Amino acid sequence: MKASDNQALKLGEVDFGILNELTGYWLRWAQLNTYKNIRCFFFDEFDITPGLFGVLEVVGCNPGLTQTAVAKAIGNDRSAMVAIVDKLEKRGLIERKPSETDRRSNALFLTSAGKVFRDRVAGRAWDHNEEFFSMLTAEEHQQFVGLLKRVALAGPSTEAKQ
Amino acid sequence: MKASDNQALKLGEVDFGILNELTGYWLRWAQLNTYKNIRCFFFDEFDITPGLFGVLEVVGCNPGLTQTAVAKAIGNDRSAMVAIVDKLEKRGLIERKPSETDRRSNALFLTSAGKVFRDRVAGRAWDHNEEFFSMLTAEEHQQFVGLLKRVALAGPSTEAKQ
DNA sequence: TACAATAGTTGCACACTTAAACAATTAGCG
DNA sequence: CGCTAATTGTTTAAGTGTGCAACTATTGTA
Repeated sequence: MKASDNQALKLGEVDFGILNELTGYWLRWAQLNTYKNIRCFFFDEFDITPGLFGVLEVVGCNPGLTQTAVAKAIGNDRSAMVAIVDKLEKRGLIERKPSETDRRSNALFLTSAGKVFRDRVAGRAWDHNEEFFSMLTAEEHQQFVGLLKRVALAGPSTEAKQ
Repeated sequence: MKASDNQALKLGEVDFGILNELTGYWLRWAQLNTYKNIRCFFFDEFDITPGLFGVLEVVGCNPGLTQTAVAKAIGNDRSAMVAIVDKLEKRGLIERKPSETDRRSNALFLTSAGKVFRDRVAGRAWDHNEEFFSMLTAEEHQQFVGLLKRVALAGPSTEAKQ
């Protein structure tokens, strides 16, 4: 831990005090650094945001899901889904079909173009994932994901996801 | 709800596809889960945000730093510092003093109340950190922080910090 | 002395998040 | 059956955080 303290301190000669010892602080930096990179990757190569791709992937894997169901799955409000589905629909990647069993809800499906697009993005996303985390060995990377999953699913938010 | 259950899969039964295999996805969930908890902790016990405490800690460890220097250290725009320092100043925790060597810049210092507050928060923050990450063993926690630091400091953002 | 650069500040645009409200529709219960 | 409560998609508003362009005062430099 002291070796990494030196590493952190050399960044601008500013003392971060206890922040250096708070896991949440480093988790935030790691997420920020990673997300910035991923966002650029998605934008440059596919002109899409990670959030939009997430919806595309969930709908692709679960055809017929309602907007509210997708919102719950990815963890945001159903009102936010309106703009998201609008964007994806406007790009011809997704389709709102009136549900056959409930006239209040829309069943979501990928269009054929959406399926092609998703497959293309998914393949590159996986490659990019391996590329970006190449600062870790394969074993470390695997350890990292394992730890992240446990942190992500700990506490009261666990119920929200499963 | 029974009608929609036919088509809409229950939450636990949603297939997240390739998202489950993307490290950035799990990193985001881990950060969201952690941050939500930390934010509540800071708010409930001290009526402050993690971001404000970060500035308080950096200024406390580096008395006399200018607003721009703090902004660079914590990684956001210097225009954002105005509102942050305003809030901390309004609460009597921080002080803007005109720099003696450069009349353009403000030197930042903790007030005596600010020092007491920071010490109190810092102590509890460390305890809370250990509490929250108790889903990991001490060894795993240490591993986790080590990996996070490497991910946080990898790539072009490293240069951006110094 | 002139010109470029910097610090703090303000304002704006954009995205994201929350919450509230509303119409249409469905579910639950007497 | 009929009434009430709940749910779906949607819109709107408020709050938040971020990035960018200006503006002033001041400093550094040629």
